This record gives sequence, structure tokens and C-alpha cells, in this order.
Amino acid sequence: MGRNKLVMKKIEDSTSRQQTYSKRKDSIIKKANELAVLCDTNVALLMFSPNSQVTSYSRKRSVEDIMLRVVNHPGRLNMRVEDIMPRVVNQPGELNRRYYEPQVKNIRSVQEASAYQQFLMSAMEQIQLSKVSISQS
Amino acid sequence: MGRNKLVMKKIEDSTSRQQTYSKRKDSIIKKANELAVLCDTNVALLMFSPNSQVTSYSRKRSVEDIMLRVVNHPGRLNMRVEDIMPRVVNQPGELNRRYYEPQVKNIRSVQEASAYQQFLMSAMEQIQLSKVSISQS
DNA sequence: AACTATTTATAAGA
DNA sequence: TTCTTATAAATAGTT
Repeated sequence: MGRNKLVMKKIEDSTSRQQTYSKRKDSIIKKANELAVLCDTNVALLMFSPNSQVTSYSRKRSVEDIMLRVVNHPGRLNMRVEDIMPRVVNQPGELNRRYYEPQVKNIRSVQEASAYQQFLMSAMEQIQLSKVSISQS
Repeated sequence: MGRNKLVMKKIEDSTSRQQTYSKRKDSIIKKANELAVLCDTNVALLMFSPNSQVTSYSRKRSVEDIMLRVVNHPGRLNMRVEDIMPRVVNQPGELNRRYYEPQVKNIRSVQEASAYQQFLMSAMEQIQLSKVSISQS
């Protein structure tokens, strides 16, 4: 739109790239909100600026909650286990090692903690099995 | 846009609501893609149709991967630990119990598995500490 | 930040 | 449902 038709490729000038990002980001949020209101649906939107600043939009549920509805649809959009873990560093080194860091915050009750413990125990068993399986193959 | 200016509230007629959803969904994806290409950024978009059918868009990384970049920004959009775990059932019962199910698939190497084991061990320690802390408070 | 000539999206209609 | 078209909305370049 605008004075000229825009070629669909990366804007090389960083100033106008940031300007374009800023304008279009706002209108996509507007559009997303219109869709959500008009159709009474959930929408989740994440955008990263050229400077990696995150902008998010969601309606009804939190962005995270909407995301998790997808995570719970394994048939649709599969998530790799390494994606579930917060990846601190992903160095493309010799072994392509990844470093994880636990996020065990905001646990509110002993019941909650126990359920999480059960999850971890089960995961421990499975990871050991997969380790054996890989080393034998 | 169009012949008349649209009032921004839920479209009550289900047929035209679905039609509007379908049209606008496609153009939001188009817009999101334009933003991603022009500004060379990551964008993740999830939309649920009035019939709860999921449509997703992302560029460069998978939708899940982009989501997790947000998880790793605790200051911005905080995710509770129970949100990171795949929630199978969330019954609002007496104890508000949640049931977790591990996702330990697609581990490719022993190194990967070991790193995940370290993560789990550390999480186990932390969860035990939080359990003690909660029960004492 | 605002403006405005154009392009683009889309609500209704066919 | 798919196509058309009049009109609303977005926006590229400009100031």
C-alpha cells in the first residue's frame, strides 16, 4: 500500500525497517483483535522487532494458555522435548551441547509439587530408556 | 472495509461469522508473513476458528520454538511451571489437582539425553525444596 | 509524528 | 461457494 507497491523482501535500511515494523506491528494487532472480537475466538500473536523486543497479543486467554492448547494437540504441531526445556545456550560446538535450566517457580501447593515430582520421575524413567535405546542403536 | 463500515462486536449469524473468520484469517497470515519478510523477524500466530480449528503461522522457527523464546523472557510474559508441562486434565476439584504427562520424544543423542537428565535432577532438587518450604509455611 | 496518494482488504451483492 | 465491486482501511513515501 502507499505511494508505491512494495517489493516483498527484507528492507535493508535499518531505520525504515524499524519504522515499517512499528507501523505494521500495530495494524496486525488491530487486525488480530478485530478477528477475535468479530468471531469471538482465541488468537495469540507474538512478534519480535528487529531489535528482538517482544510484542504479544491475545484475547480471552493468556498467550501462554493459548500456546498450550496447541502443545496439547500433539497431532497438529509437535514439540520436541528440547523445546519444552528452557534453552539457555545453544552453542553450535563440537557436540552441539545444549544447556538447560530448571524453572520450578510459582508452585503454590504441596499437591502441585507432588504432581510435578511424579512428572519428573516419569520423565527420568523415559529419558533413561531413550538413552539406552540410542546407545544400542 | 467493504461496502459498509463494520461494527466491532461479535457477528451473531454463524454463517457470516465463519465466512468473515475465513477471509480475515487468510489476510492476517498474509500480513504476518509480510512483516516477517520485510523486517526479517520471527513471528508466531495462532488462530482458532469458531469451530476451534487451529491455524498457525510462523517464520524461520517453529511456532513452538518462538513461543519458548518468550518462556525464556521471564520478565516479560511469565509462564508458570505447570504451564510448561503438558496439562492432560485440569479438574477444578477439591484439591484442584493437575495431571502431567511427560513428553520425552525426539531425543537424538546420548549427549542430549544426559543434558535433559541433568535438567530433571536439578528440577527434582528444587521441587523438593519448594515442597518443604510450602509445608513449613 | 502527521500527511496523503495509492495500494490493499473486505462487506455486500451477484 | 466463488467472484465481483464499491468502499473502508492500511501504509510507503514524504514533510
